[in-house]
Amino acid sequence: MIEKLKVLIVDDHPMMRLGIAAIVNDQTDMAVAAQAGTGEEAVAEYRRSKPDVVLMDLRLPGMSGVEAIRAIRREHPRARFVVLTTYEGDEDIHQALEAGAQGYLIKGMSPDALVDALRRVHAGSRFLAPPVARALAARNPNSELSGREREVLSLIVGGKSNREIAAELGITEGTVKCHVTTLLDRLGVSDRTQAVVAALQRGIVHI
Amino acid sequence: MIEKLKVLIVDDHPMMRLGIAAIVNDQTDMAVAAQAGTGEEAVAEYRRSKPDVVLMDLRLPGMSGVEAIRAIRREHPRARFVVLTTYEGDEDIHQALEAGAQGYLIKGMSPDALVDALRRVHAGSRFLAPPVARALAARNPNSELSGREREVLSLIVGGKSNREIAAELGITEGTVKCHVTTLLDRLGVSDRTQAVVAALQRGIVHI
DNA sequence: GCCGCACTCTAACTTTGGTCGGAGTGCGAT
DNA sequence: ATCGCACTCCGACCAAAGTTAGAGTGCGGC
Repeated sequence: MIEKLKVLIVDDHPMMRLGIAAIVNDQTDMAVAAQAGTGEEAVAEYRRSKPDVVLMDLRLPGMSGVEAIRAIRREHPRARFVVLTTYEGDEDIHQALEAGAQGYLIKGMSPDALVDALRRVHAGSRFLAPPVARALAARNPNSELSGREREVLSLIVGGKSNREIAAELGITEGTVKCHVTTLLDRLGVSDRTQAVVAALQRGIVHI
Repeated sequence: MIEKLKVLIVDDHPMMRLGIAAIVNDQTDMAVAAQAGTGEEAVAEYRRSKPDVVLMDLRLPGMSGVEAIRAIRREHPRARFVVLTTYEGDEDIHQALEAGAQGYLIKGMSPDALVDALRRVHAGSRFLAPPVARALAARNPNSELSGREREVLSLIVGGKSNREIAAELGITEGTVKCHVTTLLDRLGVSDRTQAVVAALQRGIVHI
């Protein structure tokens, strides 16, 4: 018997883990090494079970999936990750690939696509689901927000006025307005209400 | 052998359906009668398989889960539904119960809670997951939006200005402002940016 | 019939949001 | 060392958003 590809499943939904585990264990060439419901558990289970590929959800209680990928990679630079999530905002995708994911799938794809991605990523190639590749290609790199702009944006999503944002950041309201103007420009929208929707859709901030 | 409780699973994620099916078929007293990935399929499969309980996701491509519940209930008034979804906004919950669901669960609960809910709902009682019951209890009934206010709110979420909303609805900008003011009041927020976030969190509008 | 409610409108008002142009600092890369 | 960029500030300005206080219509329920 050849050595099976060992998979670590990270997802906070027990039922989803069950479905994924059924698919993986159904393959002759792979097996579930362990499961985790949080990022912290994922780090611990990686250490313990040393899987060949990690199947990672992004939205987890506590530590996010991206943070978990970074944490595991710090310890194990050769770790391989396939992201499996419902979110397909270009920022989510960009963050995950930046953190070190080699594959990115959308929940709702066929089981075949899942096992295909696991095999390819284990073999060393990248695998992006077609809608994911499209979202990434459509992304405009010079529309990237600076750190301060991100900060202001997330306060806007939090419902703060420019004055409140200024107080919170310890800068003047004029400067906040300045950041808001450039941030609107970069997002390609014309007011803060549209900025909120764009930020949520693209995965720049989460609620 | 006693007759098994027949379950129709409606969810657009094949992997989630697999996990749920594994749980249901693992019980001695229930079995999966059929599966569906859209609301339309759900209606057709209900007719064909006449299940005892329908396990229904809310967010489906095309017809929504709530619409599917309504459609099935029109034909089969005694049909029973357990909603299984990731969304726990009070408006989502209210809509589903209004449409005729007897149970409401959050994805991420334990398999035990799922089968428990299926049995209870089949037996004729209601079953709401604890966070769901809380969200529903916290709901303020006199904060319900009128039809027009909903319409204005969803245009706000669409990023329209008051002037654009006025043009789209064929009313004056002054009237739009009037609706906005009462709508902000009912949502308990102080500007349209917060209204967008509140509307999305509560499930009043979807993006 | 009367009441309440959703919906519409007016008009003047205050506050907030967003633009424009200009300007200074400090950091990191070429 | 020079350039670009992120970040900060100023002030004046215009446009939008939101408030307040009215008032009229029409529908459905008690």
